[in-house]
Amino acid sequence: MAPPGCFPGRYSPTYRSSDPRRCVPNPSSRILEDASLMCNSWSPRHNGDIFSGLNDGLLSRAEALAAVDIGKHQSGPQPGPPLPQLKHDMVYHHGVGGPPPHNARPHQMGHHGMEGLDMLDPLTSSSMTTLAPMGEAAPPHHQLHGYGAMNHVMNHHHHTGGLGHAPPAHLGHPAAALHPDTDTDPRELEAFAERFKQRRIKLGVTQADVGKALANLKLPGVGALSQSTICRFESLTLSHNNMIALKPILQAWLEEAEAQAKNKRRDPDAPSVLPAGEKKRKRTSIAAPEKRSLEAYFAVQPRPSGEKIAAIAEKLDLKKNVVRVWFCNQRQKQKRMKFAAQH
DNA sequence: ATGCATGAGGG
DNA sequence: CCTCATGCATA
Repeated sequence: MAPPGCFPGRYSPTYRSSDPRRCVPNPSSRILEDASLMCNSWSPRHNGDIFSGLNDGLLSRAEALAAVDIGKHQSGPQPGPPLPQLKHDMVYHHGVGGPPPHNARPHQMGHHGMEGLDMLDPLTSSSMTTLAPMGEAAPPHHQLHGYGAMNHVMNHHHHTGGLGHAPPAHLGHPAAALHPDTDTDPRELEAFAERFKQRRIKLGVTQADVGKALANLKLPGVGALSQSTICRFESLTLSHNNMIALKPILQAWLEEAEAQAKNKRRDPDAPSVLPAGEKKRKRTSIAAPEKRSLEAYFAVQPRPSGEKIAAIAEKLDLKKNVVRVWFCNQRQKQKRMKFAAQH
């Protein structure tokens, strides 16, 4: 059972469903107040604002001042909401102009001679019967992707730009023509992601299906993945390293799936046993005004100290941890791919 | 498709 | 506490 590569259990039901977190931070009163003070009466949906551009800068400064201010007293000017709800998602311009961090992928999966396709062989479609979207016999539990462990290992390559960076740490296989440069090339990844999605759809498989099916590809250390991850892979909203690590796996699945599709090897079977209801994790929803403030702070100080975070949290009426996590997630976004990479 | 969250691993 | 890979919940 335990997939060979099963790693240290990575699941611990630590949900606090009764957490105060579930409540949406204070709604309006305060916010309106702030907005008024800021003399900004923008309209969320009506953002054809010509002001956004310059206000943006002002806002940042205002917030910067406020940030300093909160250390003393908390009665300073508040978040001005000039910025349109821009997709702050990846508007960053990662200065990756030069040295693409070609980190090695984990040896565990490095054996994927995939492109060389020297692995899809004997039992192509015999042993694995659930690559295609079909009823799941019985999902063990929650998926354990004993895959993360290795990612961490590989991530410590320090993809700092421009230093006399080390050589492509891929294992030198006898005749295995591994092409680190090709594998790590953002262009290639982008192209693959596109192809992958296209073909996946052609197979009539959903992102979630792919995620689950991955577990059926008994690749060492490779478990199931969520719809989220598959989606992010397709949309390139993963870190460069993550993309590189996942590519071989998804490619393996794709080839397998297509092979099986050819053989029409499927059985009309059982309805999946939907897992019993578990604890529901609640998501905090940070209101737009607060979010704008956070973004403004982030613009001037992406990595506020613990105290700073606490201050910001108090000012915005959010829990410190929520703010901390928000900053963490924000930093992660900046590191994601998409068009961010050198282009 | 994405926002907020968890947890491993490293300081 | 951070970074990263990932996931649940949700818009």
